[in-house]
Amino acid sequence: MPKRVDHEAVRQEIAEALWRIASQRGLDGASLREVAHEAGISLGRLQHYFASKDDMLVFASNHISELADRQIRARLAGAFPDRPPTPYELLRVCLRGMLPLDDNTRTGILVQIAYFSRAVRDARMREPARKGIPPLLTWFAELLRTAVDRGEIAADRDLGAEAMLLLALTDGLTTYTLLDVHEAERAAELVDYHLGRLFQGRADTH
Amino acid sequence: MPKRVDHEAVRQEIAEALWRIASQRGLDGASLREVAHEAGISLGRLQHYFASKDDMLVFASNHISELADRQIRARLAGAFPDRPPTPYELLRVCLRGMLPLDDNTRTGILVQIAYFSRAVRDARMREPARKGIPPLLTWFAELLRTAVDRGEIAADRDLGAEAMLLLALTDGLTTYTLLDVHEAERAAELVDYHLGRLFQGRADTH
DNA sequence: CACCTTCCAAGTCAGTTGTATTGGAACCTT
DNA sequence: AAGGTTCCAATACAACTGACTTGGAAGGTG
Repeated sequence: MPKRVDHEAVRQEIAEALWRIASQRGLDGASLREVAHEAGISLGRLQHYFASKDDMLVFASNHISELADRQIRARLAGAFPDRPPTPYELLRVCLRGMLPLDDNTRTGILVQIAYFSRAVRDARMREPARKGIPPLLTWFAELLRTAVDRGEIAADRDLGAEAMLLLALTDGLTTYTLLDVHEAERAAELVDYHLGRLFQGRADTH
Repeated sequence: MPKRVDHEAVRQEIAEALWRIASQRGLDGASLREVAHEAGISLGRLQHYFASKDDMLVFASNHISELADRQIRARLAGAFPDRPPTPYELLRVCLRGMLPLDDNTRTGILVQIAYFSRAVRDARMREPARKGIPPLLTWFAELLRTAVDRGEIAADRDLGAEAMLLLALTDGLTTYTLLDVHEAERAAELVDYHLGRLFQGRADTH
């Protein structure tokens, strides 16, 4: 077999070129030629690695989800080098990681929004979200359960509801941050405010 | 002067045709020809009323904002025919009106998302949101202030923060509703849960 | 009635799009 | 070294886009 090329590596580079363009012009504004040019390759090469534009979009979606996931995990691992983190700390770092506080995350969110605006109209593109969110919610709820056991959260809270509220709240604040209604730092403050209310036993910990 | 045609009426009809298409195919998927066909007119007629596609998009954006605003006000007025509503009731009806609980509202939200996904990349399209949200937040905060005075909300709450949280929360829940993570009714329940927590003095009122 | 402005349908145009085709270079295997 | 497969650049193509031009119908006004 001739000419060995790392398919996956090329596809990832193309996906990242798409990423850069989609964050500025949206998914519809990203033509194959433009993505190829941004990736520094010819249209022919790009087409050799993706049979259709849809193929490229789907692959890039998965690739970007993986990157975001890896980034959050790295952040979580790096934030607590020695001391094991409390549920409060874990949640706070995780939620902050979803806010557009730095340029990298901000760009990633813009791409997610480009996919989101297509997913609300296309059931096929909704699948990744539909499958990925429940585990996250379960993890949130488990953290909250631990916090209740530690006496940091009132026992009468509905943890499944609180988990969903945390997620929705953070996303909503991101929305209004990107619309320039308030600064990203303000969104972070509001998440802290909400978390402080939830963790009444340690409301003094910011 | 010859041939009087109600310009505004024609423009509104075109805007509503755009609305129908954009909710299914997005703003980029709505070509002038398709909008004209949906409106039951020729491309030439459409172009007579809008100098450019951008013109049409901007007009439709304003028109749709007005419609949504009017619908919320009508709902508020109709929900309490005789008895003057409490702050809790007002907030609840208003927030419920922002959730995709019926097909009409759902379609409207899909159009808003189409505009939103463009606004996050185009500062010019951010202006309407940037200007429109603060008054809404102020109104929310005023309602909350009244509720505090009535002893329905704890005095140590940050009302500005709570107002923003309510808005962000509702938007975030709408997001996950449209992604099929949960049902619209579940989103409504979660809003009620949050409101019930906020209005501790009357947590029994659903 | 004659006139003139508004209105609008049809067609044209240059540009861009995703996809398909072609031809040959690169390179591993036998 | 021969052969066959992978790789990829160039080109072509049909479809569609937004914008523009043209010609004439509609219908008040003088």
